[in-house]
Amino acid sequence: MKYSALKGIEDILPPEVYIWQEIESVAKDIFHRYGFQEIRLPIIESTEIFIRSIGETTDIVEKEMYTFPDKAGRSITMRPEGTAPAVRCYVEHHLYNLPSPQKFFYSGPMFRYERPQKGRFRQFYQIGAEAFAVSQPSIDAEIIAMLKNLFEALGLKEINFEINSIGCEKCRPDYKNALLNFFGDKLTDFCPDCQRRYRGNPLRILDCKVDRCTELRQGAHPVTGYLCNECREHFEELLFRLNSLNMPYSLNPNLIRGLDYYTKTAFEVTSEHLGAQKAVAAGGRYDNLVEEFGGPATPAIGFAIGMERLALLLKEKPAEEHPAPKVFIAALGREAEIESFRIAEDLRAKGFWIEFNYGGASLKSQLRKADRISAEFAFIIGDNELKSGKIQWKNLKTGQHGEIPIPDAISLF
RNA sequence: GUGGGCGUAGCUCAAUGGCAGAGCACUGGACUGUGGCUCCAGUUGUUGCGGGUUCGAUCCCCGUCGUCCACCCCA
Repeated sequence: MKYSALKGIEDILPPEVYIWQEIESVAKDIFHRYGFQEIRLPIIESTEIFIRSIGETTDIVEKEMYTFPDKAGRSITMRPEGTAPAVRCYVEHHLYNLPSPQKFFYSGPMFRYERPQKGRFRQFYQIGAEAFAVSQPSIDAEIIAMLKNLFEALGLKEINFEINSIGCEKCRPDYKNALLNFFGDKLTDFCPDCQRRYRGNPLRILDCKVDRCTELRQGAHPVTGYLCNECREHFEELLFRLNSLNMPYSLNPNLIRGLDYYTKTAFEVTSEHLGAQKAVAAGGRYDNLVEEFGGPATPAIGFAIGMERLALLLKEKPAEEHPAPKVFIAALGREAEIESFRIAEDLRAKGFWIEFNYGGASLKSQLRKADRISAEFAFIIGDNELKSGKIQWKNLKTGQHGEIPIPDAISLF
């Protein structure tokens, strides 16, 4: 094979693409009910935007970004995620001057240079939503409820909502220190990765999967024990609101977000049917990012859904639900073919998917093709029909057939 | 970046250190102008690529590329 798509980058074809279309249309519908409006964001941004927001020492920035110089020597990066561009957009267009809150959603490809595996690609698609300028936990609960309703509308079952709070710039340092003290004297017993995490991001030790590390961290206090008053009240109110909606969720004190900008609320939607990459959606609050991007101090919260992972979880739609032609027009002879083209154009103008035969094939093979492409009706036109002005029709699902004047054909549908 | 599994027809997969196969699909016919079911016939290959061992390699070895899964990390 001469050419193939790049590693970790995939074509999305029918019938798979019908699942994607359904996800997109249902998401749009649900989001609109909650006042989220679509924004279309660029795929490339200046590199600076991602370094500043995601964090200089994160894996994404250190080794996963598609970064290149443009012709003027500016450093350009293909977006690895959507929140930073959304915040850049919010600040650039002074959207904080519009009535708050401003709620947006977007979708499109993201890019990370990683080794592909189940549910992980180098170009992957996300649907994201961001809500700006509400500090109250009621919007955290609203967003989580919106996600739940979206997944429910898609018929997704066996998913779990995991919730945590990772504190803010006031209380998180205290917690980090507590962890450093707790792990410090037994550091050499931890796995090499955890010893590295100890220096870089000690919170990550909490979700190490190595058995030995799991044992060693028994007795470590959960982050929620170290929250400052503001963060603790926020978290408690969020849980209260979720309870009042009868939202099922589980607390996961080991849920740590990988991006630097997150504060307070962190959540993930996970499934056991996804392999190791089990998060189908994840999000959290980022109360400082707008200000860091040069806007006024503005709290915000958002999430992103992994499209490939979501599509993986949704059962393939049965073939009968795929779009299919309304009619295949079989024609015998040049004059009939010309007439079949005219009829096709007429019915297409009325909104139907019509296929016809492009030339010279036996009636049998034309009908076989009509069947194979799952056309609902076959029309047959030959010399007799040209003379009489009537076509032969056959419903390929029921086997019913008959004859009808050409102008009346539409009454069959 | 690290580790492991797998690369044979369009697809799913067999096979043996000695002529590369099956099912599905596709095309035509049985059935001059009526699909699906059945039957018959036909088409399809640089066995991923490069090197090595061997009289001989699809098979064994090395490398490489691709792919899948896992680690790291993440949607």
